[in-house]
Amino acid sequence: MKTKKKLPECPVATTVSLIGSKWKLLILRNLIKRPWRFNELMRSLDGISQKVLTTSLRELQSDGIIYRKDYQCNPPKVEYGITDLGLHLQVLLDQMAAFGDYYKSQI
Amino acid sequence: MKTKKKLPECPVATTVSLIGSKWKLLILRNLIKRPWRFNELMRSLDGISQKVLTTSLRELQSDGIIYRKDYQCNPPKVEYGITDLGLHLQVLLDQMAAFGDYYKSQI
DNA sequence: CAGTATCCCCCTTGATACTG
DNA sequence: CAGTATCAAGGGGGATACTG
Repeated sequence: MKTKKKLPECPVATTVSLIGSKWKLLILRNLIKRPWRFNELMRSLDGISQKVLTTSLRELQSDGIIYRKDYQCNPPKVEYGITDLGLHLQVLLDQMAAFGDYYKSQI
Repeated sequence: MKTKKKLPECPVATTVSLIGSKWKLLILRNLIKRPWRFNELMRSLDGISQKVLTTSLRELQSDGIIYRKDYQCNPPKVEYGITDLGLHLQVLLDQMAAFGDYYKSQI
């Protein structure tokens, strides 16, 4: 999301700044299940551009939420997966999905 | 946040579209505690503009997450509070705060 | 396969002024 | 007090082309 300048330092805002951008939660929902390769992720996220996927992955990686493993082979093979730290987001994702479902059921 | 067009329909994305913009979570954190008046909220959210606060409140209201009660008096008095539906976000907010804290503790 | 490199748009956010 | 009305800026997101 989206946290820029003047947001006060607070735990909630920290979390949003880490995972609040447009595609990150969807990326994480995949990576929490198992490791994925780059193009595999591309195909699974309909509508995402390469640039945005790359940017999102880089940010999540530098924030320590996912890892990137480059097999250094040819043809290239890179694997993305969740870190122990990122695994702590599982409950959060579940709760967000739960609220989304509940919300829709209430219209 | 920030969910615009091509995000697939999924519960997680629904939740983000409802509460993912810059200030909404901070507004909700206040309103979940008790009802607040407009200027009271303004003062509590350092850096927010009137326009953004108004817009955020209107959206949250039309999404059924908060209510707006106009006392129709002079001087004006308006009260904002959480709805039953919005109250379901409590756990989510707590979890987000918890992850934010945990994240900072792990650096 | 797994990316860079550009260019550009639009939407959110913001600053300021004014009002019932 | 509780807003509305404008105008402006910035950057996240997107489209397209190219590469080791």
